Amino acid sequence: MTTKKSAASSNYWLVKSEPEVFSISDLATAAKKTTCWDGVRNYQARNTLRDQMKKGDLVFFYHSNADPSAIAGIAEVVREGYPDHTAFDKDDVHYDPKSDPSSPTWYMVEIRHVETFKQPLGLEELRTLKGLDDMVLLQKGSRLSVQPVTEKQWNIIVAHAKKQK
DNA sequence: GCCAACGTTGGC
DNA sequence: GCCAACGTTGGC
Repeated sequence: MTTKKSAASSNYWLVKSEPEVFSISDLATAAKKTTCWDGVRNYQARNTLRDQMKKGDLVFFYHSNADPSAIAGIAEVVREGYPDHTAFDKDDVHYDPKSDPSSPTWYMVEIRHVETFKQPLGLEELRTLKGLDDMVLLQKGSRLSVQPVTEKQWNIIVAHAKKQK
């Protein structure tokens, strides 16, 4: 990583979910429109969840492996990083025997639904927008499931989403 | 500490 | 369903 500052980093993020598994409408209809973002098993994404995402931060909700893959809307962080207890549950698909409850390996946050875009912004469409060349999502081979979005990128995308209303 | 093998992600 | 790209594991 080559970021200069460490303190006030991005207040915008993007999380991926396969809509077959959990979609933005699932979030919108969940109790309190809130869910814990469990099951992330990648260290870089873990660090973001544990250390960087703050209450009130806004998050793009991205549908991966979808038709089309797209940014589907916006959510908000309502609870900051805390241990992902699904790692301790033998019966959970995300069980990880190497995560010790006294020193958890994996973390999660809670997010709440804010808005579902009228028109999801597909990958192809995102690639046509100016100013998004550096966006992590659009980098070749990028698989990071929790990633930062710059304020500039955020504003470009939100402005484009509003135009479609 | 290298690196081949393996498993997963995710666009297409 | 295919497969490229990536992360992790484990033998040495």
